[in-house]
Amino acid sequence: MIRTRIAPSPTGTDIHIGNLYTAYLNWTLAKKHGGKFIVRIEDTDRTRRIEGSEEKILSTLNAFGLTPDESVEVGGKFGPYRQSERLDIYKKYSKILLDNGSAYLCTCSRTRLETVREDMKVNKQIPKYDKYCLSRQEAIKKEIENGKEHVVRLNVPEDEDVIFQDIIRGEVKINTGNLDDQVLMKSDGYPTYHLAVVIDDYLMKISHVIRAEEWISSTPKHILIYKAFGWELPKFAHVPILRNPDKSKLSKRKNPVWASWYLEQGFLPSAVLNYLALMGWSHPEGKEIFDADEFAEVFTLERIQPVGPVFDVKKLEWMNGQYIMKLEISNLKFLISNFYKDKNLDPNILEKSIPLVRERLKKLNEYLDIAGFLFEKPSSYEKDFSGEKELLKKVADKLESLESWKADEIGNLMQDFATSENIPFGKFFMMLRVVLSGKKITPPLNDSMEILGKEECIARIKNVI
RNA sequence: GGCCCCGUCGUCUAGCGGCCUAGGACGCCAGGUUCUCAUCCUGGAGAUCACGGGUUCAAAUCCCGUCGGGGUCACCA
Repeated sequence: MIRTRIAPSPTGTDIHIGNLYTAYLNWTLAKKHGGKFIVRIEDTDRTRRIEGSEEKILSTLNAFGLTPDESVEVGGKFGPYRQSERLDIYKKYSKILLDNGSAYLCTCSRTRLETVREDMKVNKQIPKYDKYCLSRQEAIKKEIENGKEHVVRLNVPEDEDVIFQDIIRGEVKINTGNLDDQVLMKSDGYPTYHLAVVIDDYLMKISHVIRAEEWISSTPKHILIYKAFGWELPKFAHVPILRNPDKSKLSKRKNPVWASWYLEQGFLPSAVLNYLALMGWSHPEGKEIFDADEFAEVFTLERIQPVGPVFDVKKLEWMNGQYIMKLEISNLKFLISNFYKDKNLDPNILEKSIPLVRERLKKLNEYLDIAGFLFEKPSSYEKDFSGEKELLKKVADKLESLESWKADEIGNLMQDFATSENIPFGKFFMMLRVVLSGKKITPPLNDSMEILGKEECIARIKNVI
């Protein structure tokens, strides 16, 4: 049984797009093999916790369709799925580590830790804890009985190679000499990430740990913990970190990173996911547009490349445009009216406008810019036609005479008119376009005029003469 | 700085020793269709496969080194 998971921590305003990426991979692998996808909230850092973050992360995940099989919301038999509710479990397991000598108590003050590290840096050594407390465990127990604050540390062996197989990168080897005696239990009684992931991944029977590359260097610590418990290792796959254009780790300073931002811009969830699938991975047949079902069919972790792909919003926009073009009219209408729900767009006009805007939209938020003139009169004009008033009067009269208000008929009438007035089509229609819409760039004029209606068109012309 | 990961057009990538005078996509440029824009079609520029050594009849593909980029070194995840 394949069981995958993502473990977001509620310390940001929303789920990070990079986490959405790993979520999609985890979700897809589980789906591909009929397994389970779990969302576990890693809220062990009480100081960085942000109110409402957990709810937002969960709702965004749902908005993208990456619904978990087990989570704080839907439950499951391996719960609780919030680490802050599993404190007893961590306490119990850290005791085991303490008892078998894999971990030890430490009462060093933060200032001492700092000075120790500073000294080591000065001596060009790797800054890490000096195991001072390891040799005085009995004394420490007394200190603790008297109420002294303490932590539990992992007793990392001095010089030992930790080797693990990464599905994407192959064998990775790190010597324990580079590892610090990681704190496992904090003085506030909460576990650190390193202890909690191992215990939870084990207890929740996670088969594949698929997470970002930034975790690769702490994986040996986790392996040491697995070994200390005598537990079997899950499979590891460290996926690429999404990058800013300058190649650094994708960050909010340089890029929009909250997943819901993309939704707010009018990107479609399916398009975003499709784009994400192409980060470090490519379809065996070279296809670029494919949905989640197809992705699940052909996806393999082995095909992921260990590179750091730059997140390119331009290509995402192109892809989003492709998805919008393929949408049914009714679907696109629904999406747009939902996107602009506070504007209460006239559903009739909206529906008629869809065929005109469908191949012009890259994002939903461009709709009003393109078709807004269909709903309200122009408030300004991108062109001056103070010298064309006589001409416009004739245009209004012509239109007045038209009985069948259809795009084709309107087009023919206007072409004939322009011809009889000896005005090049380009010039004439540009003038009419701006008069009616205020803009130089619009969807096809005749169709727009049909939607606007005879009265409205004439009124708009008269408005400028 | 130590350790770890990585290095093919600006970007996403194909490529797993000969099919590569390196293919596709986005973007860019030019042309065509068109009353604007967009779509669509055609063409183009763009990568001495980071560099230097090997191995081999043959290397983008294997090995080593150099350089470059990234990640990580917390009682944060």
